[in-house]
Formats: sequence, structure tokens, C-alpha cells
Amino acid sequence: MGLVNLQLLLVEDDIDLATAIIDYLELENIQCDHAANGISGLTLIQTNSYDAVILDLNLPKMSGLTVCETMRAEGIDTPVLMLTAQDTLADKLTGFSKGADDYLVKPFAMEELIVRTQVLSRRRSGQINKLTVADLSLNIDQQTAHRNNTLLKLSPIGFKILETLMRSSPTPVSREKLMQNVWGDEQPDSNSLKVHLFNLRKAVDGNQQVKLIHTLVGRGFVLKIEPNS
Amino acid sequence: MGLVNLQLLLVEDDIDLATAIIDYLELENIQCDHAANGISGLTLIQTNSYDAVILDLNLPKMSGLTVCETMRAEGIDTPVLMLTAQDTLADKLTGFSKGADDYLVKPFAMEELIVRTQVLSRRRSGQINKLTVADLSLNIDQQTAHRNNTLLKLSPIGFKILETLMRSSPTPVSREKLMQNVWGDEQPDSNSLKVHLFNLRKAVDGNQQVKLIHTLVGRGFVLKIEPNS
DNA sequence: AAACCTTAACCTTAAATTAACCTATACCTT
DNA sequence: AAGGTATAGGTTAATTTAAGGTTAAGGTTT
Repeated sequence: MGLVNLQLLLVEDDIDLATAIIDYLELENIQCDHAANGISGLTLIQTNSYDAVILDLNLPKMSGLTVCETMRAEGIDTPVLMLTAQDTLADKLTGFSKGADDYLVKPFAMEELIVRTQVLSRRRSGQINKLTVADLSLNIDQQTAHRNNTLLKLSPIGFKILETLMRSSPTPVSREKLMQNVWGDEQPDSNSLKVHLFNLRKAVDGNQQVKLIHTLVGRGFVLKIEPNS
Repeated sequence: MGLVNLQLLLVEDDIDLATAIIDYLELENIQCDHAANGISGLTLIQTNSYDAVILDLNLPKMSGLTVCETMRAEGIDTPVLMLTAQDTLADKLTGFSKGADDYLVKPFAMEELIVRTQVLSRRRSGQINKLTVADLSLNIDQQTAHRNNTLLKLSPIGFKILETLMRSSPTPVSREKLMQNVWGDEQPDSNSLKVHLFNLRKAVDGNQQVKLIHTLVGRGFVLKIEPNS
């Protein structure tokens, strides 16, 4: 699984469980801080910027619910996964109402904890919607395109064309496929696509030595580093 | 609770269960479309912009896993909550690996489904009462907005628009989404949104050198410091 | 009355389409 | 192989269309 460098915090007073979790996370190459009570957990949350917090409900000094409630009240929106021994609906509802993002009942499988944590932090850091080919990258959510870390100015249709090319890279896309993708069933009766491609090239490859958009005469267009295949 | 207008999709072939869920959602004032098989579910997902999808695993025509996998491959980032009768770890792991964000095992309590869906669709909906972007901050409870420590005078609708923009910052919000969020299903048939945005800009960015509200023509509006990044 | 919302008219700017023309490639004929 | 022709693709600029911004009037709510 594509692991990003995650920075987690575990707030758990059961030392055995905490050690087991941290060891397991380490195997997956995930960095994890640890606090053994609510107060120090909250302090760490306030001072560091974690990708997610794994928060036990029953904690000395300050309960997990209070920790969660407090951080939310302060505007900290780090994803929180709550751990608890109780499996009643009321407990879960309370947890969510205090600002938890997920809820896991003990005993749980380590794998599930890992996966849920990854899902939580991925959503926040928006990893899912980034396409990259060579030094060109698209952020679909933010509707931005960068080449070599500089922002490209693209029209909506240009963006769509580029997205299509990047998704199928390094496989070429036929003219028809491109048009279907951009306009659906109501296609313009002109050479609009040519013009858009021209403008797209100007934006993407304009002042670059390495061109990424290539024409395969009669077969369509590809986006990749090597013009030959 | 759910003051924001959510637009959900339920993909479930068990008609009784589907009806029960939809009725329950209606009580909470949540709009929910319904598809009874994988193919039509996927089509709806591709053509509409939902806040979240509740997806059964066992579906006619196309399995929930395939639906989820396909939409992710197409870059559709809508949160997915998977429903299933099986409670094995392997099933869950498969679900998450195909791009699910949460996993609920039947039978489940309606309340839990609702809460998990809300958490998925609006990040911590009611919980954060302080939102901050740059020197602009909102206090949801008090319904006040400050820029640079001076109080801004906003209309109720203006506040709602600003809240929406801040919640999704730095991701743009489409016109449709904004309108859905502010007016729900009874939208004004005029350019009201334009006028509200104009007034909101006057209040927020009026006499500031650094503008926070930016237009992405044809794509919506963003609230962030850098128009480019 | 004051604040707020909706509506519509008008203005401005960005983006998409179109057509005309140019260039490269394929492939056909002799 | 040389030349010719058809076709696909590239370039440019004008035009059309659509999106967004601005303003003011009228209606509603409180």
C-alpha cells in the first residue's frame, strides 16, 4: 500500500497496548508519538501538527471525550479515531458528537486500526486526488495543474483534456475518446479540439525543453516523457 | 444538528432496507437519492456531485467493491461508506483498499449510520465552532466573523456562504454546491448568489490589500490567501 | 423603519467555437 | 524515386457565447 510519511499521536494509558500499537506502526514505517494521559495528549495535540490522533476514551487526568471536545473548540481539526472497550450505541454517538471521526471497539485487529488511520489522514491531506506524470501534476480537488512546481493557467476544457491524457498515460487517447470525454454527446461541429490542444500545449510544454504531449498521427495523443513507444 | 443540506446517494438492492434508510434520513432533513444496482449507482455517482455515498457490497449487475474502485479510478473523491453483512477483517481490508472511507456491518443502528454519514460528508460538521483562514476567523456559535480582529458585518446568507467557503478552503466550491448549501432544494431562480458574493466580498476583502475570495471562472470560488500556488 | 433578500437590467471579462489558412505526413501513381 | 494529392494536424484571429460583476429597485420580514 502506498505509504506516505504519517505523523500520528497515540493517547493511551494501557502501556502494553500502547507498546503493541507503536511497535506495529513502526513495522509499517509510521511515526507515532505517545501520551499516557489526557492532559499531556491535549498538550501534544495543541503544539504539534499530527496527521491523525488515536485517542483512548478512558484516560487518567482528562477523558478522551474531553480532549476531543477541547481541541475542536479550539479549532484544531486533526482527524480523531476513538478507541474504547464499550460497544454501546450511546457511547459511539457521544464520541461522534464530541468531534470524533471514527470509532473502534476493543479488542480490534491491528490491521484495521492501521487502515482506518490511513484513511483518516489521507482524506485530510488530500493524497487521493493528485495525478502525476514526470514533473507535471494535477490536483483534481483544487483544480490546479503544476509543472515543475509552477502553476499552469488552464481553461476548464483544457484541464479536462489534460486530466484525460494523464489518467491514461502512457497509453494514447484517440481523438474520439477525448471528445467523448470532454463534450459527451453534444460535440461541437468544428475543430475546437485542435484549438484546445494547441492552447494546452502552449501552457504545458510552452517553454519546456522536454515535451510531454505528443501526437500519434491518426491514432490520437499521448502524454509521456518519451515520444517513441 | 444537520443544518446543512446534504445530498446523499444510497446504493442498495434490498428495497425494504433502502426504504427504511431513506425514511429515516428524511426525518433528519437529509436528501437521499437511491439506486438499486451497481451500474445505475455508478452512473448517478458519475453525473451528480454527492456529499457521500452509502454503498452496499452485494449488489446486482456490479458489486459495491467494483463501483468504489471504478469511481476512484476516475478520480471521483466522494466519501464512501460501505455496508455489508459480513464482519470478517479480510472483507473490511478489501473494502478500504478499494477506496472506502468507512465500513458498517449489518445489522446496524440507524443513528450510527446517520452519524457516520454526517461525519464523512461534512468534516466535523457542528463540532468546530472556530474556523480560521489567514487573518479571517469565524465563530459559528456566535455567528460572528472577524478579519484582523475587527468585526465584519455580514448578513445571514453571507455568513453561510463564508462558512461554506472556509470549511472547504483551500479547495474551491462550485456554484451548485454553494447554492445547495445555502438554499437546499428551493433555490431562487435568479442571480441572487452573485449579489450575495458581491456583498460578501465588500465585507471581507473590501478595504484589504490581500484578497481572500477568488473566482475560478466556470469552476466556482475559493477562499485562500494565494490565488496561485 | 431597518435590514435583508430577490429580481432584473446592464456591464465587463473570460472562454469556447468557428473558419481560414498553413504544414506535415501518408499513400498513390507513374 | 519523384511528384502529386488527400488527409490529418497545427496556428492564428475573429466572433459568439457564457460567466461573472455591479447597481438599483421592489418586496418581505422583523
